[in-house]
Amino acid sequence: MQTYERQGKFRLLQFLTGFDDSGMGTISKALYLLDHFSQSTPEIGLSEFQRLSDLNKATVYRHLVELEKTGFVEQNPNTRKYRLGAAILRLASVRERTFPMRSVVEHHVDKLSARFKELVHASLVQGSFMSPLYFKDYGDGGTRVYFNEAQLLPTHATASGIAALAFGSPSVLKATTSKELQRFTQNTIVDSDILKQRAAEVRSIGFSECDQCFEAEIHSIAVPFFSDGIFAKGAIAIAVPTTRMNDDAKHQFIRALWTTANDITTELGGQIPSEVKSVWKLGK
Amino acid sequence: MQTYERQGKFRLLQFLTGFDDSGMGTISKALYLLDHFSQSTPEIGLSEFQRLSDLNKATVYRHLVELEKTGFVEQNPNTRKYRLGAAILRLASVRERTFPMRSVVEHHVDKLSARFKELVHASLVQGSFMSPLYFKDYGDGGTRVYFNEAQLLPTHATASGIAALAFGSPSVLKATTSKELQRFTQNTIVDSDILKQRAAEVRSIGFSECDQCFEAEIHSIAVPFFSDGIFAKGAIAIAVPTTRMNDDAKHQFIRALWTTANDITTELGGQIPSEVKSVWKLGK
DNA sequence: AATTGATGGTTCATTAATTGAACCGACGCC
DNA sequence: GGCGTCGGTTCAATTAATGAACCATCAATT
Repeated sequence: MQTYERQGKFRLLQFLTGFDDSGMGTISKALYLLDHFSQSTPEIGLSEFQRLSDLNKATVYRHLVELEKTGFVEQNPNTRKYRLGAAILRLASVRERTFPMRSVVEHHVDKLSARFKELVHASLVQGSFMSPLYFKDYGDGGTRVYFNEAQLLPTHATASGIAALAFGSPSVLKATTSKELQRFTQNTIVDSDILKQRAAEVRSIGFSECDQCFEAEIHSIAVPFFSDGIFAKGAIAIAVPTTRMNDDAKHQFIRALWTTANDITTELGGQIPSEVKSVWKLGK
Repeated sequence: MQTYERQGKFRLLQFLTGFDDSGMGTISKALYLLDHFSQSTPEIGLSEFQRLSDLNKATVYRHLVELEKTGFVEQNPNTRKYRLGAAILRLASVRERTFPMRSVVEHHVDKLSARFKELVHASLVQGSFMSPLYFKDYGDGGTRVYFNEAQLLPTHATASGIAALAFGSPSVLKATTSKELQRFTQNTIVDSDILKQRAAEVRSIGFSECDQCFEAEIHSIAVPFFSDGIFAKGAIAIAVPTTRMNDDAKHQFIRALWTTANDITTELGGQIPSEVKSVWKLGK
């Protein structure tokens, strides 16, 4: 999967908000700081943070101090760089104990990945992005799809995202189309009307497909899952190198994803909306 | 372990800050909202939140909206109550992938718990609290110590906390003594001078001990571990019913904790400060 | 059916907060 | 010694957070 870090010079904040920094309170700005941390950037110094975020240095500093007070970041005592803090671990543990999703999804993702020997990932809807929840990268020695769990996936440019647009709350579509759609590849849908049309189409066929619309050489298929409410909570996807995608594989992927999403939904205590269920060919 | 929810009517915010809401920015206030979630309170409605936090309802609402935008909380579509959001899971995954602590500590805690058949827990320093990282509750059918992973442990009233006061950064001691020390039991140290004295004592003997200073009937022994820097990053503790604590058990606990804390520190890429190491009787 | 008291959410003038340019001392590097 | 960069700080200007009051809605009670 393409990561934003490779997108060249642009501001993560602006990207996340679609250049719409109006209506962004202090809290959001501070919390978006945390999104700059990733596998490849686990520690960030003050000046570096300022450059990345395009905020005033004093502002960044004060935000970091507040985040540190609350344990969301901590400072490396040697380098004085900042990193994600321990409070996050505690909260994640509470969330997972009270609303287990990662542990539910884990088993199914592992199973699918083992069966097809391909990358499988599950993500949750979060604004106009998909927030990775769990993935399994089945390394069989050949080419494999790289997935960065730290990075948010744009809803308009990934199979998972478009599944969320099609089956999720209308607010997801609204949030996505209210900002400029960034182009990642030739196939990225950047026109909001075409995107809406595509979402409707996906809704009618029951699955989402994206051939190299986020990253070249990657072909993804995704299906939504539900928990409470009638709108998709997240999506589960299989991503394969384009060369390994063909009609036969595709149909197997779709059927497997349908039954898996159904199982996950059930385990999450949810139900597949009847309009969706009638499209999915379940069972067998 | 005693949980704050059982402390009767008092404001978590005030407790956390020691009634010192000066110097609390918007960000901190919003993030402290998240601390109200726990095992027993996984979902909180707006009005309930207002009552718990003692903030203006409009303020709480706006904060929740911002937290929702950033994915730190999400709303139950049916009940409209708020719960912890998915962003936390993603960030926790990044933190744990880049700075694995929970997974490092897990193994050692499990081992100790299995050996002694008692509750063992590891926590990280966070301001004037210890943030639970992992625990293992060895249920052998008899009495067992209950531990709530969601709740922050006050530094002045727990074995882990006092270990952090003794071996951690001076800022921990400062943060702790700068507010009123809440009494939990007869044995809770509520005088900051006695607390400082006790911390010095703990430093000289190399371990921290607390007999029913947080909750009745519970006797805990804790030892700090280190990673980067010369100050304790966290502590590992064994908590047993008072009836099962005696001199022999105690010495076994201490020796085991010392070697375990040493192992954890090494695995975290840290070093036990030499003054501490000279006190600990390591190896065999 | 009207009343009461919850709830979640909204409004707008007041006010207290955040903000940003400039500044500081420390460190490393020619 | 001069230069660039680092983390951190200052203070006046102003922007953004705040809180009392208000709405709409729902459920139980009278």
